[in-house]
Amino acid sequence: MPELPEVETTLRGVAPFVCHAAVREVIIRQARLRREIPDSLAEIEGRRIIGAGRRAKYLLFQVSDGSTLLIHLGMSGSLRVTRPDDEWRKHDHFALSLDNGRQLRLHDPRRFGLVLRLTGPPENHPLLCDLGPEPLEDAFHPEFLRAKCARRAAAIKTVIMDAKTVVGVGNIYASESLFAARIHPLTPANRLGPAKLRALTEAIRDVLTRAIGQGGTTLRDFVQSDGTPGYFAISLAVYGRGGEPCPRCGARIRQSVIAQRSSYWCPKCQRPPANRTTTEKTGR
DNA sequence: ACTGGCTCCTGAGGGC
DNA sequence: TGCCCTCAGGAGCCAG
Repeated sequence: MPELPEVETTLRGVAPFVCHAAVREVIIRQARLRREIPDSLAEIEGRRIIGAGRRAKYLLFQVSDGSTLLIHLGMSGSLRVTRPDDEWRKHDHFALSLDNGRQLRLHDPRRFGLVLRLTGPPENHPLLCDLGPEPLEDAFHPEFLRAKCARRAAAIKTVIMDAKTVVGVGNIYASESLFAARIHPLTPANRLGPAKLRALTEAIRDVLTRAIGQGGTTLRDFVQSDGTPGYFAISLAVYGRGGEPCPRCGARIRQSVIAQRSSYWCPKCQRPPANRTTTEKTGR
């Protein structure tokens, strides 16, 4: 499931093949993703891709007509660069044929992905205009996180996964970051002191930086754009490891569901907040 | 202003 | 072997 490092890895993988190429054909094989792929996408045929970037988990391809092609990978999406005559796989829903003999294909079994064409400035689009800072940029710092947490009683895990707080922290790296910072995921955000918030800020940066460096986590659905898997999964300290020993202290890692998402933490390194009962259970 | 719950979808994996 | 059931999860949306 693509998180920020996977999206960044995808961007780096596909950018060299699509930048400066002209779009020969827009191919929509299954338009029904999270939203319908708009017909207006055909308008980029004949235009050139002049840049590729990312905001949060949204991939943004600048088109020479001034519009922007937005692609979100959702839960299970991946982009690959192929040849036009390569066999179509099941769930290859969308593709751009380029004038350099390549094809950019979106594969998305669960169809939580998104393909849109933005005609205005991307940063003004409703999907993007309320987003928090990028976790690896200077705008994300301990004081900023403190301000965001000050009036929020929700569990810190929920707060850091909220894109209005900071973008790109998905379920996996939320658990990993909280483990690194020794914070229990259910701690109310407004009960964290400056030292903990500093540790958390650093942990989020560190975990994401390491993940990007290692090419993104491979779980079921992610494949790097050249077809080779990423390797970060072996570095996950707690995620998916319910019942296994904590790599730091050896205690059994716990698992529970927080805000509909499975969460993993060490009961010894990450002390639960007082006056809160959790429905934790020992994972498999 | 917050908060938590629901929803979209398919494939993997467990149980029998 | 094969069927059925449950679960996983990003993030927009909505109700309380």
